[in-house]
Amino acid sequence: MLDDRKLEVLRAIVEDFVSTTEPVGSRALAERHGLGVSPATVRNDMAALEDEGYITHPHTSAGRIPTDKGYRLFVDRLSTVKPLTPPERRAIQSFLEGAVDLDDVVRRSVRLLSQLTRQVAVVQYPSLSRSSVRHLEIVHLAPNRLLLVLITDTGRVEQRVLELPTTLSEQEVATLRHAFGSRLHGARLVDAPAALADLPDAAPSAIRPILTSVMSVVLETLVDQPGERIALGGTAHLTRHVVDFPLTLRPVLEALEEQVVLLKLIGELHDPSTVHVKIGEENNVEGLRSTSVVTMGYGPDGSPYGGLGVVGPTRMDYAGNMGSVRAVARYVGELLAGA
Amino acid sequence: MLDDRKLEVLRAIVEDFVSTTEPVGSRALAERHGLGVSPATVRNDMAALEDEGYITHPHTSAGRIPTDKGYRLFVDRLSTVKPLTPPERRAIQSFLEGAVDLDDVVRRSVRLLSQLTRQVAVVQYPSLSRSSVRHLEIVHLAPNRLLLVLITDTGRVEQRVLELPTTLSEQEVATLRHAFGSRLHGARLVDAPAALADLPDAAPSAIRPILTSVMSVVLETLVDQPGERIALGGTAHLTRHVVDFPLTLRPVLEALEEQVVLLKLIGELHDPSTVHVKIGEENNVEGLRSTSVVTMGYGPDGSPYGGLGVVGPTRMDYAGNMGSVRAVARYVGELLAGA
DNA sequence: CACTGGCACTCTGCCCCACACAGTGCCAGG
DNA sequence: CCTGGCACTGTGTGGGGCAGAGTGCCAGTG
Repeated sequence: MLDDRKLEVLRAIVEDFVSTTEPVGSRALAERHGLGVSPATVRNDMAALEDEGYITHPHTSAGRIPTDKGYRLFVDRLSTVKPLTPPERRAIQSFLEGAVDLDDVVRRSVRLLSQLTRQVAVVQYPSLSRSSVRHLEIVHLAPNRLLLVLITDTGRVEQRVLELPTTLSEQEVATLRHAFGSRLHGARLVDAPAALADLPDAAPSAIRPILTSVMSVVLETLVDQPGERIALGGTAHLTRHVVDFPLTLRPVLEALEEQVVLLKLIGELHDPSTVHVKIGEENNVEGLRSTSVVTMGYGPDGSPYGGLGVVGPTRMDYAGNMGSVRAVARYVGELLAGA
Repeated sequence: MLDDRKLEVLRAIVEDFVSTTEPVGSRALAERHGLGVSPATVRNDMAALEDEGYITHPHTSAGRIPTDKGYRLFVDRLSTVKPLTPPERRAIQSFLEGAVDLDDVVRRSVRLLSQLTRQVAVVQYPSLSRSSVRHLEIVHLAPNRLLLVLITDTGRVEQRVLELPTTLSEQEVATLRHAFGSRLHGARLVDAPAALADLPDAAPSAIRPILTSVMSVVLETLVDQPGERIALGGTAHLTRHVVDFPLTLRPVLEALEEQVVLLKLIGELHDPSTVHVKIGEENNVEGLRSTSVVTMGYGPDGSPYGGLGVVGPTRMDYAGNMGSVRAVARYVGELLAGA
């Protein structure tokens, strides 16, 4: 159905369209890429590609542009992720290594990604539930009020104030602090319930009821309120495409302002250790139907800390953006693993 | 020079232009506003206003539009801050009161402001240095590493990990915790150096050197790294004006992404307890020269917690936006004071 | 003296047209 | 199966003409 040359024609169309923003015609295509065939032949191939739904043309006498399906094929079979150049790698590394804390890492990653790709960049903070506990501090703010401060292995510090159903003495809080601390240290938050399971049994029976109730509040706070955070940057890059689609700019900005939407975008990683691409209509997010999203998880292969990626027009440099996203994800992952 | 009627003409021009986006001509103006004079008279007044630099026209046969100077006069002398309607007030109050913590208050304020004004909203987190200490916790992470957790009266929780020049024993940390805690509780962070001044003298001489060096690190961390944060929202509203100035959209978005710029914007409040307006070229921020900024501080009159405001085109509803900004600032201030 | 009606002038926006151009689809021939 | 040729079809652009909005100015009037 689609022989090699037709695929080659599709590749040429995608590449030319991405770089020029203009529908590409048969003559220009036959000339610029050394296909060794005449424009007429290219036209036949184009007609075939159009029948299959990989390309369209805006109107009769215009050149062809890829459809979402065409981009999909291009990404899956016709392009290879473009590795960064050594200077780029060095720049990334030195820029990220200058970060002083997690916030800084995230901020720098966003800036880096948006500058490398010239697209909108999105970086998720390391997910709490998938991180493990480096330190859990319990501060006794008031008789019935505790402050939990959680420090994860990725350097994230999260705090929650929680109201207790009962009042606690300083002594009891100390007991709690020790009991929780010893059991949770090094554990992942998702495993917290299991790690704490034996706690009531092990405790002196006098404080057992209190312990149980506090424990449920703590678990609820730490596990059920995931506290996901997202950083966003480079929205100014969207204005480059104002000329193309001034009307779609608004929904895109609106979607990007919704934390929930962004989480959905980045959270849906089937295999977090490779670069993912969602193209146009493939996006479940209303408002991003005219954009493509390139994402990847960062952190250990099996249980990544979080995800990051870029959002841009479907007409984007997929190979390049995939390369940048992958590189940044790897560096960030290593950086946080080493922290 | 500018008699009452000329001022009235200016007001009419501003109001009409703001609501219609179109240059306003003498006839339409004479009809719509009951000025009781003929278009010709209005034209004379317009000519005078133009001589004075309050209005211009884009080209010979177009109507007039206000200049920055015209808006300035309008804001200063011709308009009164428009109070919100009771339903609006109730909506604000109930929406803000639903907030569970400071982050939530800020997020809600941003959303509220951007929805009320249909502009970009900016809200500064309560400034650390101007807040006072509700609780300061010192956690001993490692022999030479401390975690400071600061809770302010506005509910802001801020943490810093700090590396010490020496190692400390658990006992010494406990001493520190108590010494700092008792002296700083209730004190404003700007007063922290003074509050701690007597500390070295009061301490047992054995730990005095350690104490002094730790103290300097702590002060440096808490006072010199102000940790200002800003929340931003409603950037999608900018797209409404894409038609008017597609070229200026980019610098505006770029400026809004710079924390530093936003802080400058909001920080420059001579008198934080009243609404401020910066119009067009009055903005020191490159990139926001084509916008107006309405800001106000929130919190106690003498020492506000922070500032908030909106950014929009110079052609904005000043009276309404000033009313919204003022109302939200007051509610947020009260809410945080009561927390 | 301030206001008014009238008038000439100017500039924009729009419509219409024509024309060049880019690109296609199809067909007949190699 | 590829190619050159050809007819066809939309778009984009430039020019001309025309209506409309608005101004500036001037002479006249209460």
